[in-house]
Amino acid sequence: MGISERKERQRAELREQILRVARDMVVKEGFSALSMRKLAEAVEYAPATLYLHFENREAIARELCVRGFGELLGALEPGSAVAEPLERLSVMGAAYVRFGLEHPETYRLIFMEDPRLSTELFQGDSDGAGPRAFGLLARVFEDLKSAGRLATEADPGRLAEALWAGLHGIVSLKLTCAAFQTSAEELRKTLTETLVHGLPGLKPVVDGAGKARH
Amino acid sequence: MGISERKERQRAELREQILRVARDMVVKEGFSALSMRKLAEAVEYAPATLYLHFENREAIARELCVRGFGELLGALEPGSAVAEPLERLSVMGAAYVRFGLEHPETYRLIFMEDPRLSTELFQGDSDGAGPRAFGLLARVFEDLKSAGRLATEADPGRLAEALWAGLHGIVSLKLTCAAFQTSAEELRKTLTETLVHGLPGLKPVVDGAGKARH
DNA sequence: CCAGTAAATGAACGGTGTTCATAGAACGGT
DNA sequence: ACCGTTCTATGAACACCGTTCATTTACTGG
Repeated sequence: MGISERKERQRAELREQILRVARDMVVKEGFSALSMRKLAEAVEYAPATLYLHFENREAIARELCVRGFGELLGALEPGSAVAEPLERLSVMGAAYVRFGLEHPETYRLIFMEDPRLSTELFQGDSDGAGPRAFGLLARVFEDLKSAGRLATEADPGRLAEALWAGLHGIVSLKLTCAAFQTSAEELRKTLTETLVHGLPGLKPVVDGAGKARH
Repeated sequence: MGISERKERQRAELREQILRVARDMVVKEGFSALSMRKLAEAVEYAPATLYLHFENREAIARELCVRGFGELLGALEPGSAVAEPLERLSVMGAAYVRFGLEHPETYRLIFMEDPRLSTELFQGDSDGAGPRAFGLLARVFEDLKSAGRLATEADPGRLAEALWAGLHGIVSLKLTCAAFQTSAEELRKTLTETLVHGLPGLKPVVDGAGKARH
């Protein structure tokens, strides 16, 4: 009975084609420019046909979001193989920022459009791309700690969240605010190096110069 | 000739009323729920009347954006009076994060909706709310440096941008992604303390344990 | 060849931002 | 007191949008 198989394959193919074209539109003109009617015309079907394959516009967005995050995870994975944790932190951070800048509309869709989409990605414990990606970052600090190179009271999970927030801040600020001067890569370097080693050459408050408080 | 003055005053009042109602709608239901038609109905005028006071919907958004950023600046200013730079960094950082969480839709409008709006805010040298707010943060590092407490090669502007990015990352991540566990305030503390002092108890790589690379 | 099923669609509903010719009100000058 | 001008306000329209549903079309198994 190869016929129903073929039908199902064709159905899946059309779904895939819709997603492909939708992705192109989002990448080129942003998510807000993704219109069901234009999308339908681009795939040469009537608008109503799209609803045979997706519940609504948001369902398409969700799918694109999930796939985009998969790509982000894929961009992080190579760096996770670096043995030395601090170097790994640097490599993965650079990969994260690069991904965000190279796929601005995808990144926007993942993290800056609909809170529901972003939140869903991080649901589920350890399975799911969200927790996995987060785990890769957290591992950096876990490894440091288990090697006895971090204070025992240090919380790897919290440090990882702070790091992610910092990287996300760099990307999202660069995507929305062209006025900041420092390049994203320089910003990333400054942020991670300072996070690791603290402010360069910092001295505690000198008594007499400025009101001492501590 | 008090008549034309009164007319102008009434005109300004209506403009103000429109903005007030628009702000309410944005705060309650988000920027995307701000509809010109609903707005017109709320102020009891025909939709076309709005266009006598604003060029278009985006102009209203821009005005709300500018005023919102003014409030953010206002939230930062008290902390800028703290004398000790490191304490100032902490106080202002906390104020920034608090503002973002307490005015989520305003913050979204300022930094996460339209890049044009966000970018405009930071135009102009030193005048303009954007550069002024940034200056407040940069001052922290300038003061540290001029007190001889920072390495001479440290770049206050770059450090300030990295700090802003970090704070913005915390806020925007909290606004879009409910899945992260650490509270914003804890995250802010972790980030700033680590930025200042580096990873807690960090030891350089121990030879033999893990492949050393440098 | 026919019945039945799945795919595809045209037309419609209610919504959006925006424009423009028209109507109305209020004012300054005569 | 009247007229002409100027500013305000609007109704109606245009071109879109997401979504739904009854209807038609295409095709397959019996």
